[in-house]
Amino acid sequence: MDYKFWEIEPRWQAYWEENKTFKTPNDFSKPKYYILDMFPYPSGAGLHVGHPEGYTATDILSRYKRMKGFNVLHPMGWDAFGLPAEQYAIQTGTHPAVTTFKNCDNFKRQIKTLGLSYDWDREINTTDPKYVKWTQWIFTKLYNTWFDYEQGKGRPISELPIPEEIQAEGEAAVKEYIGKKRLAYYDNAQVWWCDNCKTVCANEEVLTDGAHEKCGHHVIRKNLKQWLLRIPHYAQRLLEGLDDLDWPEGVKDMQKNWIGKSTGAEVDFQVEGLDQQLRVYTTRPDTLFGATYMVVSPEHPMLNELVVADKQEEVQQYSKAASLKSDLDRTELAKDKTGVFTGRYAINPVTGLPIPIWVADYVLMGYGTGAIMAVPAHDTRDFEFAEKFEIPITCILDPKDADAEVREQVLAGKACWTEDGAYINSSSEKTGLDINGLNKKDGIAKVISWLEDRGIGHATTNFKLRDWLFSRQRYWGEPFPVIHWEDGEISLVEDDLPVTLPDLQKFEPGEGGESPLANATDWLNVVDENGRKGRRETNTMPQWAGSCWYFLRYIDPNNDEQIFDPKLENYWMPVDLYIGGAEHAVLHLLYSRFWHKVLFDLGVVSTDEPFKRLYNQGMILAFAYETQTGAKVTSDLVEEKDGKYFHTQTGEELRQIVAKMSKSLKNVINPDDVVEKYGADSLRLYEMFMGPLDDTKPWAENGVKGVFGFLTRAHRFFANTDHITEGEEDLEVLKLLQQTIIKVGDDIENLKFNTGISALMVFNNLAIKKGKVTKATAETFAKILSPYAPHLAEELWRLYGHKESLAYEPWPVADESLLVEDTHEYPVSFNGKMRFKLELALDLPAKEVEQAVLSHELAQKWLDGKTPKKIIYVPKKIINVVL
RNA sequence: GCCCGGGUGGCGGAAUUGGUAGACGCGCUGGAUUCAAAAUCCAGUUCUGGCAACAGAGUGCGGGUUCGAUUCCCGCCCCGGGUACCA
Repeated sequence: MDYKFWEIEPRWQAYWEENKTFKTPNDFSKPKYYILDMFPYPSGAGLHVGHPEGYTATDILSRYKRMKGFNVLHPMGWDAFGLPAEQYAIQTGTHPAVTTFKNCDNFKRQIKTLGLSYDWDREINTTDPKYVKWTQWIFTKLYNTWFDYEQGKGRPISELPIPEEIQAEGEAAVKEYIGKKRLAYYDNAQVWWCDNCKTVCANEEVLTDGAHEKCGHHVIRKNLKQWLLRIPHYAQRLLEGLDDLDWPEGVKDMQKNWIGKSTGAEVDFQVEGLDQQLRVYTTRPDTLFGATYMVVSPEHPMLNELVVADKQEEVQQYSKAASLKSDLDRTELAKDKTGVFTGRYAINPVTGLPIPIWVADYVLMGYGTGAIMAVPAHDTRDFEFAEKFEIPITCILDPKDADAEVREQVLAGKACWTEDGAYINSSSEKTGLDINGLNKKDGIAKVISWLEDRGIGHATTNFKLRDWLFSRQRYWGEPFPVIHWEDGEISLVEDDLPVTLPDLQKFEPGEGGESPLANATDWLNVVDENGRKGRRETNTMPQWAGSCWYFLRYIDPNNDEQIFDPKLENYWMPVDLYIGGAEHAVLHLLYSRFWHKVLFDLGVVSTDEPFKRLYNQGMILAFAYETQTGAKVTSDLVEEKDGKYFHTQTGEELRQIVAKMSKSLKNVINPDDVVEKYGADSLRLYEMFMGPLDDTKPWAENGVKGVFGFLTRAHRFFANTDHITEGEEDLEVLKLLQQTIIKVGDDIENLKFNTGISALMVFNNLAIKKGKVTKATAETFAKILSPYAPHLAEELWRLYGHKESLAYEPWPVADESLLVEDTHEYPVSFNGKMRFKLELALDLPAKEVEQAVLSHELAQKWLDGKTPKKIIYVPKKIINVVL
């Protein structure tokens, strides 16, 4: 009897589809479980083997949870806006919608051949106008929300209190004031522009060396009017929210670093000869005594005033040069610090002494106050700068616990010390402050309170997180529901959503950095009832927009009246498990959390955080081959002999390496081919058997053969009714079956699929060895196999006479009483080295255990006539004789 | 530089979190079947020595704690990911 997966699998896939086996009812009587995959961008290349890894994992858990009695929401959809379809349109004239439709269709076909239990009635597509409508609706909410720092939450803009002095200035001032509070705003921003492609590109499309990933040309900065979102207002909430999430620590750390909270103080320095203060931000106010100079960023608003007459030209030149450098170039040159003295001095508030003010591009305008106090003895950057420009370096923190040589260097100002120590040179009779002898923590506290008492500084917090650039000069994205009127007013389209994309013939962006939408004149120009002329926003939203909230739409995907029914949202949210690639650790997951928190504050959603548990699947790599000199050889030119690899043409022996799948190495694995050759169940099983879900691991065809062999043997045994008997089950089989039920279930809950499969294999091996099992055993095996290999399991279930799918059969409960043992086979060690095994009754008193061990015939050899010093006896674990 | 992961047979990986290191699978070796091969089945397979029983070594390296360490602690080396003048 052959394992005809090519007949079995399509048959069951058709059955599930016809019977809507996996349609998810909104049945509130059952406990819910929401299992989400990161939905794919449907590229023209189709599925690669990385996709089914996460999808199979969630599918196994979904099937398992259904059998455990949960109402499982397990949907799939398409993140279908994006650049490739638009680039393709520019090249071929094919409308992105056409390409997108085709690609989604192909993805869906491929996914369906894997036997994944999605509820396809909930399928969504971010490009669907019915979906875009609600993406735009959320944008209008962002625009009409401000963040109330007192309450720590977002509130409707209508509730924003307007200070009297603003009101007094008139309507324009009020509008401006409100505009500065909105979570979405329109302003000048710098973007990356590729002059070769005539298009802007997203940050993530710019490689670290400043090249555009598509064409390799260097991108430049361009200043364009842009939409931005004030995500930093939620920085503290986004940071705190991480604490309660069951997420990989690495992802939480990355988000924490990205948010970048730091605490310190702002300090005002009196500028000599001007009636002005220069405000700096520092995390180390305790090192004020060591501040021997100051630096302002080249973009600092006070710079012009600060520069003395005969330094004007030099400084101007420097600032101009700095502004031409991109951030990237600035970091590139990080090793070599540059800067110019402004000729101006400020008074160090704790010493009362003047210190020079420099301008240097290692200080960024976008962080803190754009100005710093420089403490070269205790900050590596300041140290480098001071050494280069021969500025005094005053050590004020004695590294008393450091080794003598280092300490001497630091004290002499010849090395930089950033760790803790005891203050020296940190008192001033003139100002009355003295922190000598204190440690870092106490020093910071004392200086801050001293500054606060005098009104020249205060404790404060800073975040690295910046405003989110939320627009792209693109066609294939969500249009903004926004009209710019000729009088400068901006208004939202709120009543007539969605604003749909106009049909275009040409998709090239405009010369001046405008979106292709600027060419759609009919669509573009609008006139209001008073004859006022306006222009629609021509930017579109970035791809993140649709993916920020898609998990909410699955809950009620066809609702045209509301974004979703709140009753349903309340039942289904939050997402219980979210699986996807680690590449989204920061951006997608942070953006999503941000939107979700805004929606939560506005009462739209019922949970503060969207994703309770997150798990990242690892990347799947492939073997590749290279010659002894390191030249890569494409996989079609490699043959294997006796575990070694040779070039088919030159005969040269090759080295096997692990690399990313790539067209150039010809080592890309197409899931379609695997399904055709071994079947979907084998593909699923192998993807899970390769190793831990979150590991990076190489694809090996022999591994697929291995799991295929397992399914073939399982089929040969369990699908042959000659092997299925009536009556009592063999005790060994029965015991192992109970253990397997427990192991497989636990491993699914813990996402340890590789060892779960191993347990199924072990059981299969025993059953085959025994030659027969009872029908009850065979049915149980089919059930616990079913999350992994659902097609084969359904086939067996049907064979055993059942008419219905086993998808909702209760998960077997192990009879643990069968596993209770009254003896245990102890490994007996001498000095920690296992020497022999000894079966003993569990209730044997310790004394008798020792007796039994020492009187064992093999014990004499290891005792070697000595008397044991001690005998360690750990019941049910081990016996160790210490000599 | 900084922050996270991770180093276990020829290979992918197990090991109940301090208790028999190498489950399961691949590969390899031998055997059965076959005219032969593929497929399948059976046996073996960490390394070293030995026909064998068995003995010794062994989880990146060097120390330490412990009756006992892949697991805990200290100091290194290597690999992968993230981040980068954030004051």
